Amino acid sequence: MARNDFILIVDDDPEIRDLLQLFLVRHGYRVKAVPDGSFLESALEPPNLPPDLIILDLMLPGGDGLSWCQWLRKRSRIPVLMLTARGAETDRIAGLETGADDYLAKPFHPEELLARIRSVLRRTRSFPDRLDSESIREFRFGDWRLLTGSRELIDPQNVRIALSGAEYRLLRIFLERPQTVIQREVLTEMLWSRSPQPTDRSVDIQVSRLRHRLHDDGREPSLIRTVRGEGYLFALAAQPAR
Amino acid sequence: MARNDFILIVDDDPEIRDLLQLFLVRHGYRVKAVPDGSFLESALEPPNLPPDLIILDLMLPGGDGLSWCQWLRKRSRIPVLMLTARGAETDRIAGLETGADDYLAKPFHPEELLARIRSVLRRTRSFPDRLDSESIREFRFGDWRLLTGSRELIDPQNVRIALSGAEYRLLRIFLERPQTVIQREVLTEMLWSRSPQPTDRSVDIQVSRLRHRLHDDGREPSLIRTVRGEGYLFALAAQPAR
DNA sequence: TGTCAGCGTTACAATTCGTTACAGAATGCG
DNA sequence: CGCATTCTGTAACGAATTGTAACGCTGACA
Repeated sequence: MARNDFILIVDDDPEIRDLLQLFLVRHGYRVKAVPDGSFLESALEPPNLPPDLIILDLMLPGGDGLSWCQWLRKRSRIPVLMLTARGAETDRIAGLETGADDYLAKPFHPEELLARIRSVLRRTRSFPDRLDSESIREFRFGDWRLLTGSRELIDPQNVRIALSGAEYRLLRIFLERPQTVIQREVLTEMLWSRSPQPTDRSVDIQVSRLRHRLHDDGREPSLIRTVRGEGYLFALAAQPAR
Repeated sequence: MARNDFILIVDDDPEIRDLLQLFLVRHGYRVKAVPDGSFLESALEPPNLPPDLIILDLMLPGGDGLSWCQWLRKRSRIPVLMLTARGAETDRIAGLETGADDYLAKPFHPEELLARIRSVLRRTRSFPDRLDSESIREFRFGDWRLLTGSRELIDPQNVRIALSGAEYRLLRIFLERPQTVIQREVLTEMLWSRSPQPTDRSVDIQVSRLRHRLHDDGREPSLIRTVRGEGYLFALAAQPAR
């Protein structure tokens, strides 16, 4: 497991929810467990971070699992692992036909669930999907350009500037949300897939390092402005190009 | 079912073989059924047409199913649906870990098998470029060319450069996924069909060796960029030619 | 105006990665 | 079959990036 993959569990059975959450957290995943599908709608919208995998019980109240899977498939490529009742073959068939990536019949052995999660995530990772934002070739802001394919920054004098991994990701976040305050907690989640501790200064450091790359001065910033008590704001407009 | 997909069944039980063949032919598939894996070696070589899906019994004589699956995964992207014994959870987990695309426990309902076949093929079809990649004659990137038939690299001065097996496979992975970060774990999986140990440096070594072939400098790379903590990125666009 | 929380920066330690050398395995050739 | 060459994995050293700690500055509030 490369990073803290974020797994969303949708199951109306609180016992299953708690057991799964405990088990998966112990194996290093970030987990959110909800009793029904209504959370799914907001889960796919900014500023929420989309899950890496959704575990969806087919027998939600009102038989909703299947329709939520259909709903998901129309909007997202997030892999879905569906939980079914033992022996419910027609359910499994219907789930597979609606686009679930895998299924597992309750009751199941936790180790098998883990292997299936890994298998689905591995498959998804072998063929990274080009979401809309991934097909953006370049961002322009002021006289700067960020080439997304090669992860290179071009300064106003056409000099190539190498960015580190974290610097690139942070700049990318800003360019995708220009002229919008992004809260420090959200930046921490997006950069490091973890919630910040109260005294966490990691974001400040990375902002400082990115400012240095962009020849911006933190005391009198032109590009990256601090909103005290909230977060940071990228001041320029950014134009994506394909 | 869009086309006459060709399915290869490998099962030592003649009754299962005959039943599956009859059932799948009736649903429009082209089917070949064999009792053991020795047919697999010639199945992947010209002039034989590679199957679209392989149904592989895990309990072949001598417990061969698993090793055949491993063998396949090193050589081919052909999806594998593995048949296991009911209740054999450790078998299923092992199958998934060796790269099987799905499994089904005997005895099974034929309709479920059909749904799984469709699901696996649908998934595979989501990435048609990947399947067609075997017919690509050449990749061009910058002023370089990679000839896939002879596995030769041609540099910008038209000099032929020989690549080792691992170097070729690594470069091939990059050319099939240009301008996309490929995680270190995924590279290890794809190159060696195993999960990396925490201190595994094999990928780094092979990347370093490939950089050397491409006259790229790991400290100031032009072609293969490191994304620290994640993986590697091939920075140039790549054009396949047939 | 004074205080203090929040933030910018810098230095240093820890971690990750690039490269090289060497040994063993694999392959090719006479 | 023996030998030479190539390939690959392991270990080790050094460079670059990132995380942590600390100091000083700034802004908000009483």
